Amino acid sequence: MYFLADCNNFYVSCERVFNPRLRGRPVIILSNNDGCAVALSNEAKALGIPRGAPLFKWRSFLDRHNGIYLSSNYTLYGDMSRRVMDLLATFSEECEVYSIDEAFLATESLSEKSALSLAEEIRETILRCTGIPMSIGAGTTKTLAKAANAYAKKNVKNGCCCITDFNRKKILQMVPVSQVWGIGVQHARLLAHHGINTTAEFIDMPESWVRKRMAVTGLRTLLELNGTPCIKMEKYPPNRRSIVSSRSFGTPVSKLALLSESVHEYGCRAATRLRSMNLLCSSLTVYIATNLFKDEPHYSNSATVTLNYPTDSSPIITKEATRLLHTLFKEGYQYKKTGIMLHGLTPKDEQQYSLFSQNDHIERDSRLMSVMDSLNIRYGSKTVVLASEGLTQSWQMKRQFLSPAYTTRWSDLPCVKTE
DNA sequence: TCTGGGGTCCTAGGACCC
DNA sequence: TCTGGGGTCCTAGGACCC
Repeated sequence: MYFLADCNNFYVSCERVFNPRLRGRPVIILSNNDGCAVALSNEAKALGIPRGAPLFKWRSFLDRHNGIYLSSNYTLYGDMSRRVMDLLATFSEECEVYSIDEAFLATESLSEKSALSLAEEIRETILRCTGIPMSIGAGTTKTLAKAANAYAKKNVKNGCCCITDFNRKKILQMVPVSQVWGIGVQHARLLAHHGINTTAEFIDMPESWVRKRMAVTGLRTLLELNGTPCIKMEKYPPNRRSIVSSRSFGTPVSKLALLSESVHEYGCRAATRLRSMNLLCSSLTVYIATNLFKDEPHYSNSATVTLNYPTDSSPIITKEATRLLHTLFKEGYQYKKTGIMLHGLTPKDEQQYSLFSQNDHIERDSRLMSVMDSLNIRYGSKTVVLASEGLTQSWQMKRQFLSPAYTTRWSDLPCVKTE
C-alpha cells in the first residue's frame, strides 16, 4: 500500500504557525521578486485568485478583502519541511521525500480500514507536532495514492482517503483527469478534445491509443490508475543531473558590467551547491533574456561550453560563464533575467584530471573553496564572496514582504507573552 | 512600475560507426 | 532498372513535476 502525505497550502501553513493573525484570512505567498502568487490559502482560492496571479494586478483586490501577501521565506519553509519529513519517516521504513511538502510512504498490504486509521494517525501527529495540516491519500500504486490525496483534499473532512478495487471507479469519477499526477495541460487538452474529462473515463481508454498519443509516460499513468504498479519507491535520491541558478532582476538591466555581476553571483551559488553535493560539473550553459511581458524588443539566447576538465571551482565556473556572457550580450536591450546551468555532473571522488596541463592548481583551488565554504557556513552566507559578484548589486530581486526566520535565527525567535 | 525558480524524462532527427 | 541493416551518441524541443 502506498500513501501520499501532502501538506495543505504548505507555504501559507508555515507562515500561519508563527503568525496567528494570518488564520482565517486570504493569504498569498509570492514568487521570488515578489512577482506572482505561488501558494494560496483556501480563503484566497475561494476569492478566485489563480495560482500564478501577478501581485500588481491583484494587490488592491486583496487589500479590499483584508488579504495578506508575503514574500517567499524559503529558509522557514525548508526548516518546517525537515520537521515534517523527520516525523513522517517514523511511520514507515520506506519513506520517499518527493518534494518540499509531500512524501510517499509504503507499507505492507492493508485493509481500507487500517489504511485510513494509519493515515488519520499520521495526520494528527504532524498537525500536533508541527502545526502543519496535511491530506493523505492511499492506494495500491503511487498514482492512485496521489489521486486519493487530490480527492481527499477537496471532498473529505479529515483529509484522508483510500482507493480500493471497490471504490476506485466511484472516486475517480470525481477527480478531473487534468489533476492526475503525470497529466499536464497539454495532455489534459488532448483528452478533453476526445471527450475525456474525468479520471474514470480515462482509465477505460485503450492502452494502444494512450501509448501512441501520450508516450510511455502516459501509458504508465494509465496502468498505475488501473492498479498495476509501474513507479517504484526511490529509496535513495537519484544522482543529480543538473544544477540551475537563475533570477529575474528587481529592475531591468542594460549594462554588460551589471549582467556580469549577476552571472558571477549565480555561478557562485551554483558552484557552492555543487560542492555541497560533492559533485563536479563538466559543462555549463549561460542564458540571458529580456522581459517577454513587455512591449519592447525581445532578445534571448544561450551558450554552452565544455570545460577542459570537470570542476567545482567558483573562479573557473564564473570565468567561463562571463566569457559566454560576452558572446551572448547585445547592446540596446533591457534584460530581465540571467541564469547559469551546470551539467555533466560527476562525483568528486572520481575526478578526471587534465592530460595536457599541470594539475597542481586543482588541489589548490579545492582547498581555497573549502575554506570559503566553511567560513560562509560558520559566519553566514556571503561572509566571503568573489569581488566580481559586485558590492552594490543594484539588480537584486525584490523581497518586500518577508516574514522573520522564526526557526533559524536567534534574533527572530517568536516571543510568547505570559501575562 | 509590476508576471518565479528548479528539476526530470522522452522523442525525433541528425551525425556518426561497422 | 536496382542502393541494407543494425547500432550509438548527441541535441533540441516538448512534456511533465513541485
